[in-house]
Amino acid sequence: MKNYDIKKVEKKWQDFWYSNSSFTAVDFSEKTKYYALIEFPYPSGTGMHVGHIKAFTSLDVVARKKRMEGYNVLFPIGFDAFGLPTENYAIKTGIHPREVTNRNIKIFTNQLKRAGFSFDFSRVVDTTQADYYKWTQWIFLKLFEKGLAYKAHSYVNYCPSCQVVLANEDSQGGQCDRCGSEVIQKEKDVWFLKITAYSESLLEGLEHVDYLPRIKMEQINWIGKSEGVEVKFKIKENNEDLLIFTTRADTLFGVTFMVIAPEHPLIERLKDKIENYSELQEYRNLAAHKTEFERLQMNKGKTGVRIIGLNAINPVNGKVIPIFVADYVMLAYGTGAIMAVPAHDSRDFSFAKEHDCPIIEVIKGGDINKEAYTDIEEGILCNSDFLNGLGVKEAQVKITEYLVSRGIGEKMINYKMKDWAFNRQRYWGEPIPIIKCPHCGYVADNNLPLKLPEMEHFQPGTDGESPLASLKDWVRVKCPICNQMAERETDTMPQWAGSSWYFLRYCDPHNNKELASYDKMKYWLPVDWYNGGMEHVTRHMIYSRFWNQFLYDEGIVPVKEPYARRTAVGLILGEDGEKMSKSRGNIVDPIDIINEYGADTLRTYILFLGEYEQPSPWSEAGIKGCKRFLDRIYRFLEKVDFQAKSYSKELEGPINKTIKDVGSDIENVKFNTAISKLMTLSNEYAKYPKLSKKDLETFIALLNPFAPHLCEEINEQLGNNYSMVNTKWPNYDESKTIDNTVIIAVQVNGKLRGTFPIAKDSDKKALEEKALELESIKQHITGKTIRKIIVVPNKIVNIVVN
RNA sequence: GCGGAUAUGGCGGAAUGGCAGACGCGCUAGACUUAGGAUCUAGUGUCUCACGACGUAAGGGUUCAAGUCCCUUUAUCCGCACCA
Repeated sequence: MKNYDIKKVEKKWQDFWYSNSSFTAVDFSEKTKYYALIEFPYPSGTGMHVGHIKAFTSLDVVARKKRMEGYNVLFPIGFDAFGLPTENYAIKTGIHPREVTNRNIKIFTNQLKRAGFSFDFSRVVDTTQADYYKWTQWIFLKLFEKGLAYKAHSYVNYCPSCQVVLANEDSQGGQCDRCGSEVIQKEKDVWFLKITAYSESLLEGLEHVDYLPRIKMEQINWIGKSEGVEVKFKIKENNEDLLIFTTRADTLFGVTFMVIAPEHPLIERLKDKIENYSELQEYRNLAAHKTEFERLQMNKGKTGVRIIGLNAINPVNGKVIPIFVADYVMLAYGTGAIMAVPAHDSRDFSFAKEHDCPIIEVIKGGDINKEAYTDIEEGILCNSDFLNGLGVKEAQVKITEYLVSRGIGEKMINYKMKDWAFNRQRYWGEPIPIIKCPHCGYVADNNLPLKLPEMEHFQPGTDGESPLASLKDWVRVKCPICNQMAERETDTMPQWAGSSWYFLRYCDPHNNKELASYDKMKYWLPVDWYNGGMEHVTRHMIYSRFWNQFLYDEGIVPVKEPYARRTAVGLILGEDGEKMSKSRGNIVDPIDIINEYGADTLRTYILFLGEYEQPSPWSEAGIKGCKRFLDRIYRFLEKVDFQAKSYSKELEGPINKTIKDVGSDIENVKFNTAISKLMTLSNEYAKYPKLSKKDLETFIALLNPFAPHLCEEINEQLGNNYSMVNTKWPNYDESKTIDNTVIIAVQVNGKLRGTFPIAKDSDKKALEEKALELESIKQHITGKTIRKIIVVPNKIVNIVVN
């Protein structure tokens, strides 16, 4: 039996492709462009994992198919190589991060090639190379210049263990993303990027792109737009305004107390008037140091302390109400202060219960003795003066008009998304090119790239200082404006920086005059299909959309939205159905699989194993099925009749159908069914003792995106001296995808009782007559009255009897 | 708590409202073999000797016809999480 040496064959074709630059994208080609993008990997020391293979293979299939369809395909690869693991490894081993990164990139490059990915390796970018991060710094300075990068004294999430300031996104649930320890709030000077200036634009842009609905939803939630009213309450004791934000102005008559955040500046400002200031201080301290555990405990009840000596006045009815400090109100959202309506807000309700505040019902419909009534669809206003009898929506309109016309309220839109904390106290990142001058303030250092200085030890300084702070000679620098002694910013950028614009660099990766030429970007952008993990669909995507939109506004980039289409890969679980992890010991190393079964089998299996976007468990047994399938295709070579020029007659229908289905399945991210249809067709082929050369050529054309090495090999053995890379994707004849004979199902009262074959498009009458003649049908209708017969041409006849 | 998804054989999973279980794995029997973790052939949802009946998380509904549409419930997963 004929078989082939997988290792030899795969090596042979990889050498062929990569030495002939088979996948090089051509700038400004006459062909229609197609830009397929995968999230570039972080080159970790452990090499690729199966998740990479799945994400990369799927778009490799798309890229290979598009090339066969005549597109000029850009399918680039690069490395997002700044980052903590490399730095930590450097600290531990003393090996320079540069060296570690170079080594890991080499490993990755090798592995990528062993999987046979059709990346354009002439366009590789590495975010840690000065000729790349020069432009990352340049974009930062652009933002700085436009006032979109600013330094502010602020409360930040700080991990005492890593001694690093964390972005909100890195400290979700109050835990450090890296080490899991408790994050505390710390006052610090922090660089921010003003992404909030783009909140609306980032939301609006989602209307013009084709992302998975789930992805859009998550981005919308992340931005978290809510429309409401900012209302001025007066503080009784000194007549100053206390601003609150509410989306429920209709409940204004139900306000029984106010709550401000523990960090609210009011407390410091009016501390002379506050009688229990020390008690408040104590509470504020406690709040700042709450652990995650305590937080969860306190979620049941709401803690807080009343400010004695200060009261507020409700602007609509003049009532005097107490003010509390409580940590269920966040300084960062809205105004950091709320009006509390316990009858109609569940948090205010539980706080009121805890602290014996009155609860006044202003919307009828619920039972406020039991719980807050928050329905906004059905309730009717009561106890609310001129709002009585109105529905919630109407009341909102009316009260808003009232507040605005009297100057005590203003329509306001709030967003959950906050400005992006942009500095890290780490070595292995892009230095922030800013000089702090005692006379001129923060000044841009336009002498780019500002290279990472050499150093030997990479430990962060104490108290959240960057390792770079210890390089006194590097830090001390003359101010570019006044020429006096000044100091460099010693923090570096977060890892999100380099990945926020890499897709632009791919258009023109060797340009040393601009981040990329406008014309080349104009040719390639937008990315036609971007694919990657679900874990990056908020942070990375929103950050990079922000940068792109900013650069678009600056006239540097030609498109407003960088990604026309975005899909996400489902996780591959271990054989035990659990997430792959070292501790579970259920990790599958893709290189082991390539060694044992070959890259083609791995590629085919990884797309066959389940619905693309769903998580699916790995199965060692399953992979053998794909190996068998590919082996069988190779053995078809033995049956080829080189005399026969066209398709074997019997196979015309199945072949045309398969061409149609495989093509549309790939476009629709249904790789598993695309492969199953190829398997079905191969089962058809297996029935016949001879195949024409064309039969097999068409088959390998369809299979080529999935198993390119095997298909090149078969193609060569068929005597063809061209590469599959440039083969045409087969066309199909629509008329031949439809069978001339169809099988009609016959039901009696909706239950299947028989079938019969008949010529396609036979008329209803013929179907009906034929159905009634069937023996199996007669059994079920004799002695009964036929009430109705439903006939669906080419499909079904349903006879209704009783 | 809010938002989103998912639920189909022993397993992974297919099914524009029209023959549920494609395709693959596994399993059973047979063929070829010194051998089989190779290959080929046939079979494989459940109950029943069979005719047949029952089957897509549970319950209801719409329809000639429901895995698919509508309502209720349950379970699992993901995201956000005191967002005013």
